[in-house]
Amino acid sequence: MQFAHNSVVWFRQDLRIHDHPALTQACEFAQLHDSNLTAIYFVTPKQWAEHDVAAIQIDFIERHIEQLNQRLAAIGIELTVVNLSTFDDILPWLKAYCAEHHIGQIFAANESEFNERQRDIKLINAGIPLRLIEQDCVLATGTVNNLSGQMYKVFTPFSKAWKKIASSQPIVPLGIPAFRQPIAAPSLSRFNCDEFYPQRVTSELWAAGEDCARKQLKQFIENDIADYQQYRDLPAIDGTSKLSPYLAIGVLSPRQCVAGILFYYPDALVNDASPAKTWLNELIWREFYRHLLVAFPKLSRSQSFNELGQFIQWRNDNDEFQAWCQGQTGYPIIDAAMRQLNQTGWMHNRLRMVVASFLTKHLLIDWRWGEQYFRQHLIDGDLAANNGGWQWSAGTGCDAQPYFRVFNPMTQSSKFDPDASFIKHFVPEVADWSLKHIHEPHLKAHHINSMADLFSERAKQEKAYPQPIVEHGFARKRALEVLGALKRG
DNA sequence: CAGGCCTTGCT
DNA sequence: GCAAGGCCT
Repeated sequence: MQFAHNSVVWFRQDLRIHDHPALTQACEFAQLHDSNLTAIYFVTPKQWAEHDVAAIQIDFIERHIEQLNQRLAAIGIELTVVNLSTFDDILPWLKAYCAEHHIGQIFAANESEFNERQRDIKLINAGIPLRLIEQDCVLATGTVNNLSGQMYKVFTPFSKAWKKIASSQPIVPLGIPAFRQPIAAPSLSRFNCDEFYPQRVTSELWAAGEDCARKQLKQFIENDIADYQQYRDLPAIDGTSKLSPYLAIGVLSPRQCVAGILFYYPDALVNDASPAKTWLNELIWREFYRHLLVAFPKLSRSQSFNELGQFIQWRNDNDEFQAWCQGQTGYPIIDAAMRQLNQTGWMHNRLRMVVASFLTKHLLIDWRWGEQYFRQHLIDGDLAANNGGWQWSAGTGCDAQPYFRVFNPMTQSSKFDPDASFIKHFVPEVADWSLKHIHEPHLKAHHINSMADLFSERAKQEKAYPQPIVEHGFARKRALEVLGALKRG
Protein backbone atom coordinates (compact mmCIF):
# COMPACT_ATOMS: atom_id res chain seq x y z
CA MET A 1 0.00 0.00 0.00
CA GLN A 2 1.18 3.46 -0.91
CA PHE A 3 1.90 5.78 2.00
CA ALA A 4 -0.77 8.43 2.51
CA HIS A 5 1.00 11.70 1.82
CA ASN A 6 -1.59 13.48 -0.24
CA SER A 7 -3.80 16.11 1.24
CA VAL A 8 -7.05 18.00 0.82
CA VAL A 9 -8.26 21.45 1.74
CA TRP A 10 -11.96 21.37 2.52
CA PHE A 11 -13.73 24.69 1.99
CA ARG A 12 -16.81 25.55 4.02
CA GLN A 13 -17.83 29.08 5.00
CA ASP A 14 -14.40 30.42 4.06
CA LEU A 15 -14.60 30.90 0.30
CA ARG A 16 -11.41 32.84 -0.27
CA ILE A 17 -7.72 32.30 -0.94
CA HIS A 18 -6.34 35.39 0.84
CA ASP A 19 -5.78 35.04 4.57
CA HIS A 20 -6.79 31.40 4.68
CA PRO A 21 -4.59 29.62 7.23
CA ALA A 22 -5.97 26.17 6.45
CA LEU A 23 -5.21 26.63 2.76
CA THR A 24 -1.76 27.96 3.54
CA GLN A 25 -0.97 25.06 5.86
CA ALA A 26 -2.24 22.58 3.31
CA CYS A 27 0.10 24.06 0.70
CA GLU A 28 3.04 23.86 3.11
CA PHE A 29 2.18 20.25 3.89
CA ALA A 30 2.07 19.36 0.22
CA GLN A 31 5.36 21.16 -0.50
CA LEU A 32 7.02 19.37 2.40
CA HIS A 33 5.89 15.96 1.23
CA ASP A 34 6.05 16.82 -2.46
CA SER A 35 2.57 15.39 -2.69
CA ASN A 36 -0.80 16.13 -4.23
CA LEU A 37 -3.17 18.75 -2.85
CA THR A 38 -6.77 19.05 -3.99
CA ALA A 39 -9.73 21.07 -2.77
CA ILE A 40 -13.29 19.96 -2.06
CA TYR A 41 -16.62 21.61 -1.37
CA PHE A 42 -19.67 19.67 -0.20
CA VAL A 43 -23.14 20.69 -1.32
CA THR A 44 -25.60 19.54 1.36
CA PRO A 45 -29.03 20.97 0.45
CA LYS A 46 -31.07 18.90 2.90
CA GLN A 47 -28.82 20.05 5.72
CA TRP A 48 -29.04 23.63 4.52
CA ALA A 49 -32.82 23.48 4.37
CA GLU A 50 -32.89 22.16 7.93
CA HIS A 51 -30.70 25.09 8.90
CA ASP A 52 -33.01 27.48 7.03
CA VAL A 53 -30.22 28.72 4.78
CA ALA A 54 -31.71 31.24 2.35
CA ALA A 55 -31.89 30.37 -1.33
CA ILE A 56 -30.32 33.73 -2.08
CA GLN A 57 -27.32 32.85 0.08
CA ILE A 58 -26.91 29.48 -1.64
CA ASP A 59 -26.89 31.25 -4.98
CA PHE A 60 -24.30 33.67 -3.60
CA ILE A 61 -22.18 30.73 -2.46
CA GLU A 62 -22.39 29.01 -5.82
CA ARG A 63 -21.30 32.15 -7.61
CA HIS A 64 -18.32 32.39 -5.27
CA ILE A 65 -17.42 28.74 -5.72
CA GLU A 66 -16.95 29.39 -9.42
CA GLN A 67 -14.65 32.32 -8.59
CA LEU A 68 -12.77 30.23 -6.04
CA ASN A 69 -12.31 27.52 -8.65
CA GLN A 70 -10.55 29.98 -10.97
CA ARG A 71 -8.34 31.35 -8.21
CA LEU A 72 -7.36 27.89 -6.96
CA ALA A 73 -6.54 26.74 -10.47
CA ALA A 74 -4.20 29.70 -10.80
CA ILE A 75 -2.11 28.26 -7.97
CA GLY A 76 -2.35 24.71 -9.21
CA ILE A 77 -5.15 23.36 -7.02
CA GLU A 78 -8.09 21.47 -8.48
CA LEU A 79 -11.45 22.03 -6.82
CA THR A 80 -14.17 19.38 -6.76
CA VAL A 81 -17.78 20.18 -5.91
CA VAL A 82 -19.47 17.14 -4.36
CA ASN A 83 -23.26 16.95 -4.29
CA LEU A 84 -24.49 15.20 -1.17
CA SER A 85 -27.57 15.66 1.01
CA THR A 86 -26.66 16.08 4.68
CA PHE A 87 -23.57 16.25 6.86
CA ASP A 88 -23.99 12.52 7.57
CA ASP A 89 -23.15 11.73 3.95
CA ILE A 90 -19.71 13.27 4.31
CA LEU A 91 -18.12 10.48 6.37
CA PRO A 92 -18.60 7.61 3.89
CA TRP A 93 -17.64 9.86 1.02
CA LEU A 94 -14.43 11.00 2.71
CA LYS A 95 -13.54 7.47 3.81
CA ALA A 96 -13.67 6.23 0.26
CA TYR A 97 -11.90 9.30 -1.08
CA CYS A 98 -9.07 9.13 1.45
CA ALA A 99 -8.47 5.47 0.70
CA GLU A 100 -8.57 5.90 -3.05
CA HIS A 101 -6.35 8.98 -3.17
CA HIS A 102 -3.99 8.16 -0.28
CA ILE A 103 -5.03 11.18 1.73
CA GLY A 104 -3.01 11.67 4.90
CA GLN A 105 -4.37 15.05 5.95
CA ILE A 106 -7.48 17.12 5.40
CA PHE A 107 -7.19 20.81 6.30
CA ALA A 108 -10.23 22.90 7.12
CA ALA A 109 -11.19 26.05 8.96
CA ASN A 110 -13.08 25.54 12.20
CA GLU A 111 -16.72 26.53 12.48
CA SER A 112 -18.50 27.74 15.61
CA GLU A 113 -22.00 26.36 15.08
CA PHE A 114 -23.08 23.29 17.06
CA ASN A 115 -24.03 20.95 14.20
CA GLU A 116 -20.91 21.86 12.28
CA ARG A 117 -18.74 21.17 15.31
CA GLN A 118 -20.50 17.85 15.92
CA ARG A 119 -19.96 16.90 12.28
CA ASP A 120 -16.23 17.54 12.61
CA ILE A 121 -15.91 15.68 15.92
CA LYS A 122 -17.68 12.65 14.45
CA LEU A 123 -15.37 12.65 11.44
CA ILE A 124 -12.28 12.84 13.62
CA ASN A 125 -13.58 10.11 15.91
CA ALA A 126 -14.24 7.93 12.87
CA GLY A 127 -10.61 8.21 11.86
CA ILE A 128 -10.81 10.87 9.17
CA PRO A 129 -7.48 12.77 9.30
CA LEU A 130 -9.17 16.14 9.68
CA ARG A 131 -7.06 18.99 10.98
CA LEU A 132 -9.08 22.03 12.03
CA ILE A 133 -7.48 25.45 11.94
CA GLU A 134 -8.90 28.16 14.21
CA GLN A 135 -9.69 31.00 11.85
CA ASP A 136 -13.38 31.67 12.36
CA CYS A 137 -12.63 34.65 14.59
CA VAL A 138 -9.76 37.09 14.94
CA LEU A 139 -9.31 35.77 18.49
CA ALA A 140 -10.21 32.11 18.75
CA THR A 141 -13.32 31.13 20.68
CA GLY A 142 -12.53 30.27 24.27
CA THR A 143 -9.52 32.57 24.44
CA VAL A 144 -11.20 35.79 25.64
CA ASN A 145 -12.31 35.20 29.20
CA ASN A 146 -12.98 37.13 32.40
CA LEU A 147 -10.86 36.84 35.54
CA SER A 148 -12.79 33.74 36.54
CA GLY A 149 -11.71 32.09 33.33
CA GLN A 150 -15.25 32.12 31.92
CA MET A 151 -16.73 33.58 28.77
CA TYR A 152 -17.99 37.11 29.34
CA LYS A 153 -21.71 37.67 29.57
CA VAL A 154 -21.53 41.41 29.05
CA PHE A 155 -20.31 42.92 25.82
CA THR A 156 -18.38 45.94 27.06
CA PRO A 157 -15.91 44.10 29.32
CA PHE A 158 -15.58 41.46 26.58
CA SER A 159 -14.70 44.13 24.05
CA LYS A 160 -12.15 45.71 26.37
CA ALA A 161 -10.47 42.38 26.99
CA TRP A 162 -10.65 41.60 23.27
CA LYS A 163 -8.98 44.85 22.32
CA LYS A 164 -6.28 44.38 24.91
CA ILE A 165 -5.39 40.94 23.62
CA ALA A 166 -5.65 41.99 19.98
CA SER A 167 -3.44 45.01 20.51
CA SER A 168 -0.72 42.85 22.04
CA GLN A 169 -0.28 40.65 19.01
CA PRO A 170 0.34 41.18 15.31
CA ILE A 171 -2.78 41.16 13.17
CA VAL A 172 -1.40 40.30 9.79
CA PRO A 173 -3.51 38.61 7.14
CA LEU A 174 -1.87 35.91 5.07
CA GLY A 175 -1.41 36.41 1.37
CA ILE A 176 -2.25 33.97 -1.40
CA PRO A 177 -0.02 30.95 -0.99
CA ALA A 178 2.49 30.59 -3.81
CA PHE A 179 1.94 26.98 -4.61
CA ARG A 180 2.28 25.37 -8.02
CA GLN A 181 1.99 26.12 -11.69
CA PRO A 182 -1.47 27.08 -12.88
CA ILE A 183 -3.75 24.39 -14.16
CA ALA A 184 -6.82 24.69 -16.32
CA ALA A 185 -9.79 25.30 -14.04
CA PRO A 186 -11.89 22.14 -13.95
CA SER A 187 -15.56 22.36 -14.83
CA LEU A 188 -17.53 22.10 -11.63
CA SER A 189 -20.66 20.11 -10.87
CA ARG A 190 -23.57 22.46 -10.53
CA PHE A 191 -25.21 22.65 -7.12
CA ASN A 192 -27.96 20.05 -7.06
CA CYS A 193 -30.42 21.72 -4.70
CA ASP A 194 -33.67 21.59 -6.67
CA GLU A 195 -35.44 19.22 -4.32
CA PHE A 196 -35.12 21.58 -1.37
CA TYR A 197 -34.70 24.84 -3.24
CA PRO A 198 -36.96 24.71 -6.29
CA GLN A 199 -36.74 28.48 -6.77
CA ARG A 200 -33.42 29.99 -7.66
CA VAL A 201 -32.96 33.47 -6.16
CA THR A 202 -30.14 35.68 -7.38
CA SER A 203 -29.03 38.96 -5.90
CA GLU A 204 -27.66 41.62 -8.17
CA LEU A 205 -26.78 43.89 -5.26
CA TRP A 206 -23.65 41.99 -4.27
CA ALA A 207 -21.04 41.20 -6.86
CA ALA A 208 -19.38 37.83 -6.58
CA GLY A 209 -15.71 37.48 -5.96
CA GLU A 210 -12.97 38.06 -3.50
CA ASP A 211 -11.60 41.00 -5.45
CA CYS A 212 -14.93 42.83 -5.25
CA ALA A 213 -15.18 42.17 -1.54
CA ARG A 214 -11.64 43.31 -0.85
CA LYS A 215 -12.14 46.44 -2.88
CA GLN A 216 -15.37 47.21 -1.05
CA LEU A 217 -13.63 46.73 2.29
CA LYS A 218 -10.81 49.05 1.29
CA GLN A 219 -13.14 51.74 0.02
CA PHE A 220 -15.31 51.56 3.10
CA ILE A 221 -12.41 51.95 5.50
CA GLU A 222 -10.70 54.57 3.37
CA ASN A 223 -13.73 56.75 2.74
CA ASP A 224 -16.67 55.92 4.96
CA ILE A 225 -15.65 54.40 8.26
CA ALA A 226 -15.25 57.73 10.03
CA ASP A 227 -18.82 58.67 9.11
CA TYR A 228 -20.17 55.26 10.04
CA GLN A 229 -21.26 56.30 13.51
CA GLN A 230 -23.11 59.28 12.12
CA TYR A 231 -24.87 57.62 9.18
CA ARG A 232 -25.23 53.97 10.05
CA ASP A 233 -28.71 54.39 11.51
CA LEU A 234 -30.25 55.99 8.44
CA PRO A 235 -31.58 53.36 6.05
CA ALA A 236 -32.01 55.90 3.26
CA ILE A 237 -28.26 56.51 3.29
CA ASP A 238 -25.55 54.06 2.28
CA GLY A 239 -23.88 54.45 5.65
CA THR A 240 -23.13 50.84 6.57
CA SER A 241 -20.32 48.67 5.25
CA LYS A 242 -22.60 46.19 3.48
CA LEU A 243 -19.86 43.64 3.93
CA SER A 244 -21.93 41.17 5.94
CA PRO A 245 -22.77 38.90 2.96
CA TYR A 246 -19.05 38.42 2.32
CA LEU A 247 -18.21 37.86 5.97
CA ALA A 248 -21.04 35.36 6.35
CA ILE A 249 -19.61 32.98 3.75
CA GLY A 250 -16.00 33.82 4.40
CA VAL A 251 -15.12 35.68 1.22
CA LEU A 252 -13.59 38.12 3.68
CA SER A 253 -12.00 37.16 6.96
CA PRO A 254 -12.60 39.21 10.10
CA ARG A 255 -8.84 39.53 10.42
CA GLN A 256 -8.67 41.26 7.04
CA CYS A 257 -11.26 43.73 8.33
CA VAL A 258 -9.37 44.48 11.54
CA ALA A 259 -6.05 44.69 9.73
CA GLY A 260 -7.66 47.08 7.27
CA ILE A 261 -8.79 49.30 10.12
CA LEU A 262 -5.31 49.26 11.65
CA PHE A 263 -3.71 50.19 8.35
CA TYR A 264 -5.63 53.48 8.25
CA TYR A 265 -6.16 53.92 12.01
CA PRO A 266 -3.15 52.30 13.72
CA ASP A 267 -4.34 53.23 17.21
CA ALA A 268 -7.90 51.98 16.79
CA LEU A 269 -7.45 49.18 19.33
CA VAL A 270 -6.14 51.45 22.07
CA ASN A 271 -7.74 54.80 21.36
CA ASP A 272 -11.38 54.98 22.40
CA ALA A 273 -11.78 58.15 20.37
CA SER A 274 -10.64 56.58 17.10
CA PRO A 275 -12.93 57.39 14.17
CA ALA A 276 -12.91 53.67 13.41
CA LYS A 277 -14.12 52.62 16.85
CA THR A 278 -17.81 52.17 16.06
CA TRP A 279 -17.28 49.80 13.17
CA LEU A 280 -14.52 48.01 15.04
CA ASN A 281 -17.04 47.41 17.81
CA GLU A 282 -19.41 45.83 15.31
CA LEU A 283 -16.68 43.37 14.36
CA ILE A 284 -16.16 42.64 18.04
CA TRP A 285 -19.92 42.01 18.38
CA ARG A 286 -19.52 39.41 15.66
CA GLU A 287 -16.79 37.76 17.72
CA PHE A 288 -18.81 38.06 20.95
CA TYR A 289 -21.75 36.18 19.48
CA ARG A 290 -19.53 33.48 18.01
CA HIS A 291 -17.71 32.98 21.30
CA LEU A 292 -21.10 32.73 23.00
CA LEU A 293 -22.23 30.09 20.52
CA VAL A 294 -19.30 27.90 21.48
CA ALA A 295 -19.54 28.57 25.22
CA PHE A 296 -23.32 27.96 25.20
CA PRO A 297 -24.14 25.33 22.56
CA LYS A 298 -27.84 25.53 23.39
CA LEU A 299 -27.90 28.80 21.46
CA SER A 300 -27.40 26.81 18.25
CA ARG A 301 -30.53 24.87 19.12
CA SER A 302 -32.76 27.93 19.42
CA GLN A 303 -32.94 27.88 23.19
CA SER A 304 -33.09 31.19 24.94
CA PHE A 305 -29.98 32.25 26.77
CA ASN A 306 -32.00 33.41 29.77
CA GLU A 307 -33.69 30.42 31.38
CA LEU A 308 -36.84 32.47 31.97
CA GLY A 309 -37.22 32.97 28.23
CA GLN A 310 -38.86 29.58 27.82
CA PHE A 311 -41.78 30.62 30.00
CA ILE A 312 -42.86 33.67 28.01
CA GLN A 313 -46.51 33.41 27.01
CA TRP A 314 -46.19 34.22 23.33
CA ARG A 315 -49.42 34.96 21.49
CA ASN A 316 -48.07 33.52 18.21
CA ASP A 317 -50.97 34.69 16.05
CA ASN A 318 -50.28 33.24 12.64
CA ASP A 319 -52.21 35.87 10.67
CA GLU A 320 -50.29 38.64 12.38
CA PHE A 321 -47.05 36.81 11.69
CA GLN A 322 -47.94 36.61 8.00
CA ALA A 323 -48.73 40.32 7.95
CA TRP A 324 -45.33 41.02 9.46
CA CYS A 325 -43.56 38.73 6.98
CA GLN A 326 -45.27 40.29 3.99
CA GLY A 327 -44.84 43.88 5.07
CA GLN A 328 -48.56 44.45 5.66
CA THR A 329 -48.69 45.60 9.26
CA GLY A 330 -49.94 49.10 8.51
CA TYR A 331 -46.82 50.64 10.02
CA PRO A 332 -44.95 52.01 6.98
CA ILE A 333 -41.51 51.78 8.63
CA ILE A 334 -42.06 48.12 9.55
CA ASP A 335 -43.48 47.26 6.15
CA ALA A 336 -40.72 49.06 4.25
CA ALA A 337 -38.13 47.11 6.22
CA MET A 338 -39.75 43.73 5.64
CA ARG A 339 -40.21 44.45 1.95
CA GLN A 340 -36.55 45.41 1.71
CA LEU A 341 -35.72 41.99 3.12
CA ASN A 342 -38.14 40.19 0.83
CA GLN A 343 -37.06 42.04 -2.28
CA THR A 344 -33.31 42.27 -1.76
CA GLY A 345 -32.30 39.57 0.73
CA TRP A 346 -30.85 42.20 3.03
CA MET A 347 -32.18 44.60 5.65
CA HIS A 348 -30.58 47.65 7.19
CA ASN A 349 -29.36 46.94 10.73
CA ARG A 350 -31.39 49.66 12.41
CA LEU A 351 -34.51 48.21 10.83
CA ARG A 352 -33.65 44.69 11.92
CA MET A 353 -33.95 45.95 15.48
CA VAL A 354 -37.15 47.85 14.77
CA VAL A 355 -38.98 44.92 13.16
CA ALA A 356 -37.64 42.46 15.73
CA SER A 357 -38.91 44.60 18.58
CA PHE A 358 -42.26 44.95 16.84
CA LEU A 359 -42.65 41.20 16.28
CA THR A 360 -41.62 40.13 19.75
CA LYS A 361 -43.12 42.92 21.81
CA HIS A 362 -45.99 44.54 19.90
CA LEU A 363 -47.23 41.25 18.47
CA LEU A 364 -45.83 38.97 21.18
CA ILE A 365 -44.67 36.44 18.63
CA ASP A 366 -41.84 34.08 19.57
CA TRP A 367 -38.48 35.48 18.50
CA ARG A 368 -37.67 32.08 16.99
CA TRP A 369 -40.28 32.67 14.30
CA GLY A 370 -38.60 35.90 13.33
CA GLU A 371 -35.13 34.43 13.60
CA GLN A 372 -36.12 31.63 11.24
CA TYR A 373 -37.77 34.00 8.77
CA PHE A 374 -34.67 36.17 8.71
CA ARG A 375 -32.39 33.21 8.05
CA GLN A 376 -34.65 31.98 5.29
CA HIS A 377 -34.38 35.30 3.47
CA LEU A 378 -31.05 36.90 4.36
CA ILE A 379 -28.11 36.79 1.99
CA ASP A 380 -25.90 37.44 5.03
CA GLY A 381 -27.58 34.78 7.16
CA ASP A 382 -25.32 33.81 10.05
CA LEU A 383 -26.51 31.76 13.01
CA ALA A 384 -24.43 33.48 15.68
CA ALA A 385 -25.23 37.06 14.72
CA ASN A 386 -28.87 36.35 13.86
CA ASN A 387 -29.57 34.47 17.07
CA GLY A 388 -27.69 37.04 19.11
CA GLY A 389 -29.59 39.91 17.57
CA TRP A 390 -33.01 38.32 17.96
CA GLN A 391 -32.44 37.36 21.56
CA TRP A 392 -31.12 40.83 22.24
CA SER A 393 -34.36 42.30 20.88
CA ALA A 394 -36.62 39.83 22.64
CA GLY A 395 -34.83 40.44 25.92
CA THR A 396 -34.02 36.72 26.34
CA GLY A 397 -30.39 36.96 25.33
CA CYS A 398 -26.97 37.53 26.78
CA ASP A 399 -26.48 41.20 27.60
CA ALA A 400 -29.87 41.79 26.03
CA GLN A 401 -32.18 44.76 25.91
CA PRO A 402 -34.32 44.92 29.08
CA TYR A 403 -37.84 43.60 28.63
CA PHE A 404 -39.44 46.94 29.42
CA ARG A 405 -37.67 48.70 26.58
CA VAL A 406 -40.19 48.65 23.78
CA PHE A 407 -39.18 50.43 20.61
CA ASN A 408 -41.78 52.95 19.55
CA PRO A 409 -42.17 52.40 15.79
CA MET A 410 -43.37 55.96 15.30
CA THR A 411 -40.40 57.50 17.10
CA GLN A 412 -38.01 55.20 15.25
CA SER A 413 -39.65 56.09 11.96
CA SER A 414 -39.37 59.85 12.31
CA LYS A 415 -35.95 59.68 13.90
CA PHE A 416 -34.24 57.45 11.37
CA ASP A 417 -36.16 58.07 8.15
CA PRO A 418 -37.18 61.69 8.75
CA ASP A 419 -38.09 62.53 5.16
CA ALA A 420 -39.54 59.04 4.63
CA SER A 421 -37.52 58.55 1.48
CA PHE A 422 -36.64 54.99 2.45
CA ILE A 423 -40.24 54.19 3.36
CA LYS A 424 -41.62 55.66 0.15
CA HIS A 425 -39.28 53.53 -1.92
CA PHE A 426 -40.53 50.26 -0.50
CA VAL A 427 -44.10 51.26 0.40
CA PRO A 428 -45.29 53.30 -2.59
CA GLU A 429 -48.87 53.13 -1.30
CA VAL A 430 -48.03 55.86 1.20
CA ALA A 431 -45.86 57.95 -1.09
CA ASP A 432 -48.31 60.85 -1.18
CA TRP A 433 -49.22 60.75 2.49
CA SER A 434 -48.03 63.60 4.68
CA LEU A 435 -44.88 62.90 6.67
CA LYS A 436 -46.92 63.05 9.84
CA HIS A 437 -49.21 60.30 8.60
CA ILE A 438 -46.38 58.13 7.33
CA HIS A 439 -44.67 58.21 10.70
CA GLU A 440 -47.90 58.03 12.69
CA PRO A 441 -50.18 55.96 10.49
CA HIS A 442 -52.97 55.66 13.07
CA LEU A 443 -53.66 59.37 12.51
CA LYS A 444 -54.40 58.76 8.85
CA ALA A 445 -58.12 58.62 8.22
CA HIS A 446 -58.93 55.68 6.01
CA HIS A 447 -62.51 56.76 5.45
CA ILE A 448 -63.82 57.06 1.97
CA ASN A 449 -65.54 60.40 1.85
CA SER A 450 -67.34 60.48 -1.43
CA MET A 451 -68.33 58.42 -4.42
CA ALA A 452 -65.65 60.24 -6.39
CA ASP A 453 -63.01 59.05 -3.95
CA LEU A 454 -64.37 55.57 -4.10
CA PHE A 455 -63.54 55.26 -7.75
CA SER A 456 -60.32 57.23 -7.79
CA GLU A 457 -57.00 55.44 -8.10
CA ARG A 458 -55.87 57.15 -4.99
CA ALA A 459 -58.72 55.77 -2.96
CA LYS A 460 -58.02 52.27 -4.21
CA GLN A 461 -54.37 52.55 -3.27
CA GLU A 462 -55.06 53.93 0.14
CA LYS A 463 -57.63 51.26 0.72
CA ALA A 464 -55.05 48.68 -0.28
CA TYR A 465 -52.70 49.75 2.48
CA PRO A 466 -53.82 48.24 5.79
CA GLN A 467 -54.71 49.97 9.01
CA PRO A 468 -52.09 49.55 11.77
CA ILE A 469 -52.32 45.94 12.91
CA VAL A 470 -52.18 46.93 16.56
CA GLU A 471 -52.32 50.19 18.46
CA HIS A 472 -48.99 51.14 19.97
CA GLY A 473 -50.08 52.14 23.47
CA PHE A 474 -52.19 49.02 23.86
CA ALA A 475 -49.46 46.71 22.56
CA ARG A 476 -46.81 48.31 24.72
CA LYS A 477 -48.88 47.83 27.85
CA ARG A 478 -49.67 44.24 26.92
CA ALA A 479 -45.99 43.46 26.33
CA LEU A 480 -44.96 44.95 29.65
CA GLU A 481 -47.57 42.86 31.43
CA VAL A 482 -46.70 39.58 29.72
CA LEU A 483 -42.93 40.00 29.85
CA GLY A 484 -42.95 41.60 33.29
CA ALA A 485 -44.93 38.71 34.75
CA LEU A 486 -41.87 36.52 34.39
CA LYS A 487 -39.75 38.71 36.56
CA ARG A 488 -42.43 38.83 39.23
CA GLY A 489 -42.54 35.05 39.17
C1' DC B 1 -17.24 42.28 47.95
C1' DA B 2 -19.27 46.70 47.36
C1' DG B 3 -19.87 49.51 44.06
C1' DG B 4 -19.80 50.82 39.27
C1' DC B 5 -21.57 49.51 35.18
C1' DC B 6 -24.48 48.04 31.47
C1' DT B 7 -25.41 49.10 22.27
C1' DT B 8 -28.29 51.15 19.44
C1' DG B 9 -34.95 54.28 24.52
C1' DC B 10 -39.24 55.63 26.40
C1' DT B 11 -42.85 58.56 28.42
C1' DG C 1 -36.13 60.67 35.39
C1' DC C 2 -36.90 56.14 34.68
C1' DA C 3 -36.71 51.02 34.13
C1' DA C 4 -34.24 45.30 36.95
C1' DG C 5 -30.91 42.78 38.05
C1' DG C 6 -26.85 40.54 37.04
C1' DC C 7 -22.09 40.96 35.74
C1' DC C 8 -17.29 42.27 36.56
C1' DT C 9 -13.39 43.81 38.98
